[in-house]
Amino acid sequence: MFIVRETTIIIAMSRYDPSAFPPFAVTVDLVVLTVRDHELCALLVRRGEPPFQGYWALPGGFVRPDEGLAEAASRELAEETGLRASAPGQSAAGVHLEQLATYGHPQRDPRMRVVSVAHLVLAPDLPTPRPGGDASSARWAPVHELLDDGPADGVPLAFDHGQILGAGVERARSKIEYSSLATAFCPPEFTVGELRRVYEAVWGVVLDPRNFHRKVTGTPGFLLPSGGTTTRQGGRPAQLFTAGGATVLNPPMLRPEA
Amino acid sequence: MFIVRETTIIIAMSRYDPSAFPPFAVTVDLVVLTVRDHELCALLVRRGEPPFQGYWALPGGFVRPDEGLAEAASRELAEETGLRASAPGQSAAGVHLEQLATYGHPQRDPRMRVVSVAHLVLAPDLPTPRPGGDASSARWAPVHELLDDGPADGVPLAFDHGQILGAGVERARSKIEYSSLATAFCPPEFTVGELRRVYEAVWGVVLDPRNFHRKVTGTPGFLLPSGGTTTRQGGRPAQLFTAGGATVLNPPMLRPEA
DNA sequence: GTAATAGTGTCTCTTAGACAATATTAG
DNA sequence: CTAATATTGTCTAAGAGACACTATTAC
Repeated sequence: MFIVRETTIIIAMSRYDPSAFPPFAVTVDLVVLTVRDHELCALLVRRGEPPFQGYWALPGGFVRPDEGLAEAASRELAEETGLRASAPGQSAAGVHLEQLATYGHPQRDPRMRVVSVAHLVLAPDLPTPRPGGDASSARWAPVHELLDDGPADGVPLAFDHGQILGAGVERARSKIEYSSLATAFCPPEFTVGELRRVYEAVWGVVLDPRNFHRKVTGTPGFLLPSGGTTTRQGGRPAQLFTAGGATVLNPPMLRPEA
Repeated sequence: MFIVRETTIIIAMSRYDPSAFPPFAVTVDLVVLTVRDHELCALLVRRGEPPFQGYWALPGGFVRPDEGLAEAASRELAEETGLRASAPGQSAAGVHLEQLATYGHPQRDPRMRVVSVAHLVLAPDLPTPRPGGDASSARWAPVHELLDDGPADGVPLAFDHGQILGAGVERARSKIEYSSLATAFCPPEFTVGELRRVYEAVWGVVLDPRNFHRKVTGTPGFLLPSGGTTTRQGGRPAQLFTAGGATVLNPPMLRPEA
């Protein structure tokens, strides 16, 4: 798939004549987060071409002339992972996608002026990603190796993707405080303990199981009992829940200080 | 100032070759909010040319090839209002500017593909704006006339600016809950009562003066006593404060439900 | 039995919300 | 004096944090 047209345009800076405008490329970059083995992980792809050839980067790509920003993000997500995300707000056991922020420093791409609209995706634990598109490989990387300690392998992410990842992680960490978004990291049916382990992994803390249970089951609309039980975590059978309709939690979950 | 070049480019959709890309225009739009006469107001400019000629719109303009997004927003703000905003996080009696969200629906501008990076500006009460640039006039409009009741004059804002304004107002309303950002609406020195009236105007509620006083003076780093007093609000002289260094409030100010 | 996880209950302390009372100015 | 705003204090109820205890499974 390679469409090529040739055209001549006038480049100008009149402020209100968009038929004459400076040329920008617009891309979407994806911060795709999940929880695996009690760790918050981000999806990375390895770049197959310069610049930053061989570096790990966030998945992403160019916005097409006829598609919206969320649409482009959703398409790139499907191309890279096979995930299907419905754009705004869905979290009920599905994939959550929201716009994060836009990065447009003039020199962020050494080749030309690229403005990238970063998106945040929260997904349940997935099989190891299939490499898609022109990324030579893909992996889930624990975010603490990419942020807190600096890059563990000594190589930072390509472009300003380290900064973008940091913003995405911080958004996820703060948003699960006052929304039911943590359920987006869970399978369709999950236990209170599994949800607690999501909070523990995202925040990097240990929570009291009894207070957590009291809190989440006492917040109206957060959890809906599905009727079933499971022992997949061992121990006494636990009730299964699905995500309730509530989106905002009031009062919020409190993130411990230390 | 009118730079015109002519060039020939290849438009293609190869995902990783930005020397071949679809053409986008990138703009910044500004949601400039202030509090006047106990009301939350937004800065609007009247469009002098089609499309939406004669409609009210948010101030904004094209991003120049050599400037960043916040830089462009800051420049447009200065051009439209004479305000000087230091980009991220400043709130101490100055103008606060932060990125809001990016709007890129393919048909949001009837002329061509325009991606707009909206920014939010919070400013103290200002004199009536001087019309700047090519806007034929400018005004402060109470946001409740533009949002809650629908456009009071029967004419919606140009483009998708009504939606952008709504997002900016909601951001401001939620952000003063858990940050000290409400001080950005105040002059350099202000009283507890003046700060309370900011909260009341932004949230559209009435707050108990005694509980509010206890809350804000008891939150470390929110307010710094400046030593002086004033009677400009009438009644007993009130202590003057400046914004403290704290940016996040924990626990937050609670917005009343009803 | 032990080990593991799930779930309930109890106590204390902080804090929001309601509201009484006093303080200090302008007029 | 009255009217207005500022400021301090008091009571109550909701909720978070600490933690004892019981329940139900796998082994």
